[in-house]
Amino acid sequence: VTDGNRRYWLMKSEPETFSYDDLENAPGKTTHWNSIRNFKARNFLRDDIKPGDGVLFYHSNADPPGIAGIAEVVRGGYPDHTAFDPNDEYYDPKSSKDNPLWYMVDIRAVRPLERFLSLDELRTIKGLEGMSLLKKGNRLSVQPVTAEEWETVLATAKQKR
DNA sequence: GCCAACGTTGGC
DNA sequence: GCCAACGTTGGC
Repeated sequence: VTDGNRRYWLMKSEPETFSYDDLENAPGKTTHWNSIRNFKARNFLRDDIKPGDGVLFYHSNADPPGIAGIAEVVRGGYPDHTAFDPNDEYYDPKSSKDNPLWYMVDIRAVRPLERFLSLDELRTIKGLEGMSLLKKGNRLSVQPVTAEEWETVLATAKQKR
């Protein structure tokens, strides 16, 4: 998908819970991006993330943290059903099928980066100075990435360190 | 395991 | 609607 409206995102996952390899090995290389319980992230999921958008798959709480691979959005925002299930860890009684509070998207693995880009290295890359991931105190698990940042990340992964 | 950052909750 | 308390994130 190469239409001009394509957007780019960075999504964080703890690899112990769900790594980029897990996405590659999932049925159809696809998974729900579920259980996000933060309003800013929710708004991105519900309103802005569309099929065809590019995703940088980031390993957080990892050793080392960094970007492992590329994924693609295959389904835009729809209600997060884990919020409806009283037995689910992320159950939220404020969310109902009639009036869903939380949303999720589906993403599919595209390919691993040629090489893993650690957070340490990302901080040194020219052109990524403004990346929200690198800003102090940033905790958003879904963040927009500019087209320039996307291209820079992909190009850097192709270069030897 | 620590703790800074910051989002959310709830009393007032 | 303020803001203190609390909980979570996530790098280190």
